[in-house]
Amino acid sequence: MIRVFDTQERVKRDFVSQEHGKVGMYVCGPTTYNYIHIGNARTFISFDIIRRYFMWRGFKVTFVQNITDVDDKIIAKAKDLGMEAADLAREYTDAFIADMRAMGVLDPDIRPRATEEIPAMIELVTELIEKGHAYESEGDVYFSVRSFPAYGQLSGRNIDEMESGHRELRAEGQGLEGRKRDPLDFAVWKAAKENEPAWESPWGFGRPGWHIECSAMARKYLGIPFDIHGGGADLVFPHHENERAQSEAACGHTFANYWMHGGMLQINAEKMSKSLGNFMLLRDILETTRPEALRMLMMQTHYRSPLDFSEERLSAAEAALQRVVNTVTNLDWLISNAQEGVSAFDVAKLDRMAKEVRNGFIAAMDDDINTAGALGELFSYIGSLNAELADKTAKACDVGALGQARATLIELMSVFGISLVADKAAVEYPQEVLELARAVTGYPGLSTAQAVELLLGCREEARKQKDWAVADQVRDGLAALGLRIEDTPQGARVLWEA
RNA sequence: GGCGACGUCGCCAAGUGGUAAGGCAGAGGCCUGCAAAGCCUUUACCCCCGGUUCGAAUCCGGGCGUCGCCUCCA
Repeated sequence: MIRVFDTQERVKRDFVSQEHGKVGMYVCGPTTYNYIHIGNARTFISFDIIRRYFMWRGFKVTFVQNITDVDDKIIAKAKDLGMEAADLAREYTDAFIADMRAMGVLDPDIRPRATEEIPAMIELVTELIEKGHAYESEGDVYFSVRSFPAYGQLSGRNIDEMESGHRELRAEGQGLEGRKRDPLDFAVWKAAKENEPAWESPWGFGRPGWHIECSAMARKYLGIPFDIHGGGADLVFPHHENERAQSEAACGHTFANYWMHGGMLQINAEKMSKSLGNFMLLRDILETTRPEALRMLMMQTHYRSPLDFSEERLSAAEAALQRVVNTVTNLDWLISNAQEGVSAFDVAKLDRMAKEVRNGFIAAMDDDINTAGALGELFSYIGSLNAELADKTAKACDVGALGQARATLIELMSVFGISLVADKAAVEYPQEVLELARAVTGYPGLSTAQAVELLLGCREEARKQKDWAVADQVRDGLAALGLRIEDTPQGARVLWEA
């Protein structure tokens, strides 16, 4: 049984899906006015893993993520750059999708864009007005917060205390309050200003408020109630509170059964913000970092906890990832060099270990997607696996047992969205190995792979002759190209340096 | 001011009643021509003070400290 922390109840609850064997998830997507930063990425990666876990546990998941492609910030930035808001939004939407794919985040099943869902929003606003939960005022439409008694439940806020806070704001001369009947009310539809994207509506030309967008898209594509509504913790208030209020006021029953929120990411113990100058874009980090390493970093902290990002942690995660990769590589090697005979390894023990790691992994993940705990199980397994496989020079082994170990690692890591079998088939080495091969052996080789073979053969011969100068020339030459040599009982091989 | 979270080995981090997973880094050893990879060994008064309990990192109270949200924010 999967348990999940529900923001609204503030407690872990057993997950019971609306429809047996199926999960409907809605995770708020980005407002596309810039490239996404690493904090955005954390949230999307967290929910990618949550989604993958549900899938792995046998649920048919319908994952919906919107694109907010009409918004004040988009309009303002487009104005600054002298371009059309729609063009700007499209550019950054494309970039967002590319970034997500680069991170190995699965595409949503449905990715609605706010600008293409205006009719559903108008319909919802109309319903709210009809039911007395919203009112039109000078072309704007506002949601009447006081008409929804449960307002504040999700974020744990008291309406009356909030109101006093708003009075202070009003004293400072904040605008717009004049059109609202109550300062708590928020816009669900905004009257168009000059040169802004606008759609025709019963209240004149205008555009939807941010909160209503998600309400309408979630309802349209998942129906309500649906299972899980997710997003970053900073969306709890006001975005999700408002979304819930609108949706439940309109339909009269629960909107989302579970609310899940991901913790915020900080950089060097500081909130990421443009003013602090520590704004890190995902695509900049991916220039120098493997996406798998970034995921490993994310996995090491529970999704609800704050996560402090730093170069140190990134390189630690990179090293941890490499340990997993090395283990699989070693297994590959053993398997491909296996010979007939009585296995040198304790097959029953290997089998038991594989079952144990699987159980431990599930127990941790079932407990509110405890990736850090699950990862601990995985590394414990790797440790005992390596210990079992160590110092066995015998070539005879049970390919089935080793294959099971390999498959287990690959399968469990794939739940984290980390693929360990990427480009194994097509091994490509840098062109420079041809030069190196010519320098050392006199022949460049017909391909980079052949050049590497030549170099390893030459090195082997040199080692027999105890000609360390040549042996080291090969090793250091390859190292300079980002390749490293590993000696094993079965011979040498070349691997890409991490 | 209001709401909330957190404080576990040098760094990161799981563990929420039975005496401390795991990763990174460090040290020593094995293996090794040197490396690499791997293995073994090794480092915790769980922020402080009280309380409940046979027993608490884990529950309760107080204190100290860090952080987030309360305005657009993933």
